[in-house]
Amino acid sequence: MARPGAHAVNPAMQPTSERVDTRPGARADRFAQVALDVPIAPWFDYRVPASLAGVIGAGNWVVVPWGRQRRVGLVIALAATSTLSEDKLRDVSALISDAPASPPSWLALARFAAGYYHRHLGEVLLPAVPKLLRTPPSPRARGSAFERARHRVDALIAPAASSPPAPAPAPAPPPPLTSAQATVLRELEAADGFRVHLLHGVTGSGKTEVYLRWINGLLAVDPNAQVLMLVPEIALTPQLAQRVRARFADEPVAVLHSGLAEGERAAWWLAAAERRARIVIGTRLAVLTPMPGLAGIVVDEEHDPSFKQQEGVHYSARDLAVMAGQLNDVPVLLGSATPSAETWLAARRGRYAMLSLPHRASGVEPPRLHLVPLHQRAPDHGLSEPALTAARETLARGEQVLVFLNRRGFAPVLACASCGWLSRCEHCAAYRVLHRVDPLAELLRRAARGDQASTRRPTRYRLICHHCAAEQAVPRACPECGSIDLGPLGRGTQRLEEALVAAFPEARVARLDRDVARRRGAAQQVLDAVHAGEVDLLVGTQMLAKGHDFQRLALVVVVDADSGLYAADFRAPERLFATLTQVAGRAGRAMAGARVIVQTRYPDHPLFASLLAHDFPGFADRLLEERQEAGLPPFRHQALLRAEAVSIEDAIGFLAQAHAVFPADAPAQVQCFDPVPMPLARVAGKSRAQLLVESTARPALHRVLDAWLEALDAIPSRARWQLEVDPIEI
DNA sequence: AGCACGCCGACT
DNA sequence: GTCGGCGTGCTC
Repeated sequence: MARPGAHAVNPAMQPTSERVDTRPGARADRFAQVALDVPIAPWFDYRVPASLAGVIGAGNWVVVPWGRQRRVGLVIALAATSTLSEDKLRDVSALISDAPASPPSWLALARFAAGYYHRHLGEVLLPAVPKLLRTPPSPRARGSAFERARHRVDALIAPAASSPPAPAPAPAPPPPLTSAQATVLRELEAADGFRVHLLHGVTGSGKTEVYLRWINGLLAVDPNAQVLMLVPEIALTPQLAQRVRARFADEPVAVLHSGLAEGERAAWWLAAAERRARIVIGTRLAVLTPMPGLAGIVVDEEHDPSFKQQEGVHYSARDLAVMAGQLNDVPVLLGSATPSAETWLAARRGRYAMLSLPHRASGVEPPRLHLVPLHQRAPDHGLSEPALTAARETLARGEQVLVFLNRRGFAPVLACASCGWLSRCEHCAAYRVLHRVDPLAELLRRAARGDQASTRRPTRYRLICHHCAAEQAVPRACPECGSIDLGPLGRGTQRLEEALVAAFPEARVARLDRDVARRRGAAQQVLDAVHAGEVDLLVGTQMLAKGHDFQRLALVVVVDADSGLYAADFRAPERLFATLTQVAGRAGRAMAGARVIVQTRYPDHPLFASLLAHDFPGFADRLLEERQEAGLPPFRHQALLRAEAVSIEDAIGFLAQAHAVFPADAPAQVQCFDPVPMPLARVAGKSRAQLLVESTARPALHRVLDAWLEALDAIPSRARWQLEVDPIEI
């Protein structure tokens, strides 16, 4: 979002409150324009019944009839006229009078998002409201949902009211700031009003401490102030919330993410909307929380792709956070060790203030990085000779080793050695992944299916599709040629774990990936064991790369760094650099002499030179040069029209028609490309294709998209389709 | 998007 | 004889 607000807002998004009825006696509030979470129109007109005349207004929550059901919507404007004939109009059922007021800047943000992502306002607004609060009250419900949520807030923020006051642990005094942190904080505090700061700080440089000090200042200056902190993942909220609560003992800290129970989510949402919580920590959905006192926003790990919503309206919470800062005229702090290309460019051009923390706060030297060239054959455990030696030395010293492999399962594919058959998924353009199955889990699964007749030993392996979740038993013989010479190809974390147990019989080995974490509390169990020193060798995926502070971890081995080097997606190197930096940052947080070994078949790739030199600026500047030469984001802006249908012909066919109706008067800077199958062309039985639109200027792009969308709506097709602005994967 | 109505296959 | 598959149509 290069220049938020600079593009033309979809005219259809503007309510028509200014339309004046010239008939004598027409009331200006005869009709209410109500936004609903329905993709067919920006709003729906309802008659305002006499009982609500003069009471109802823009920003109010209402219950309206919808077909044969009732729905909750938001009044976006009142009007004297409606374009609809009288017989189609129905009355507003009720005003939800105890809902919190809608802050104007919140409505403005939603309106901006609706225009920017070319969706209807209700589709942006309503999904951001907890389900409990947007469910029409049942006729015989006692009290309203808001009332119940309000009671829940009381209980959450005053838990000690009934029990004897626990002796409050004296809040730990904040650690002293390093001089670099102090400098950054001074600059931050000099900002007044809207300003975006990039805090580029190496892992372990104490970015969180800067956030906390800054927030402390914002809250101290104004008793009504609220701050929003966004983190990329649900898993990162508990530790941050704990740290924030320890620092701000008197402040209720609201937590908002999709993993919360509905009641709790509704309560924290309301606490934020009613200013009872002044600190709100959340994942991307939290950016659309009404906060009437918003005084500052922190986006931690701003480069993280998780900030991009991937269903419903595909918004970027980081970009919306910047826009929220502008609309509220408050500062925004984007923190990262490896900022996104978009943010880095803005900082390089001076549009964002660049703040940096180039050294670890502890003063401990960052871990030394080593590249190990990989050759064709590798043992099952995937570790090269130098990595094995380093692991042995580390374990002998009683220190911990992390082995990182971003691929779960036992092996990415099962193959027939005699005919070359591969375990393809019948519903997707992908291979089914060989997984080791926990025998107990398998028994339970069978029991749940009522499959008691089976007396066979539980299967030890299954083939699972990572895209559609389809599962099957491992065939005894090749389905093609009947050969029994079937074997795993490649390796995932399960195979790695097994092989490492064999290679290091004395070491206590643990694994952490999404399969392990599926069991409630299991991830925390593993992490606790690591912290308690009960694990020597930890194997895992991405999950291990973020945020964890392993005190005794002295060696990180990246088994295979190559996937991002020559991938089709132009963002792959950027993501690889971020992941490697993050996982490397887990090593030696509390000790000197830590090492990181990165195994690669392409040791001469320039990405590694920057990585080894801990030179993110060098990497990012070169990345920007390449993007500029290639005409890619952030120098050009993209939108992607995606279509999905049972047959690829239908999907491509729709896009071909879309291409044909692309506005003929589009300026030359806006280019429409030909439809192509998506990189993963088939998922769950649906074929997918896409069509790229690119522009050097955002306003022109958005104008063209608005005109184009009207034409798209008129195309008859069996394909489902969707426009995505600023796609992060093409 | 939901959620209805509406006509054709395998089961209590 | 029903339950249920998802194909069209509608919602101010």
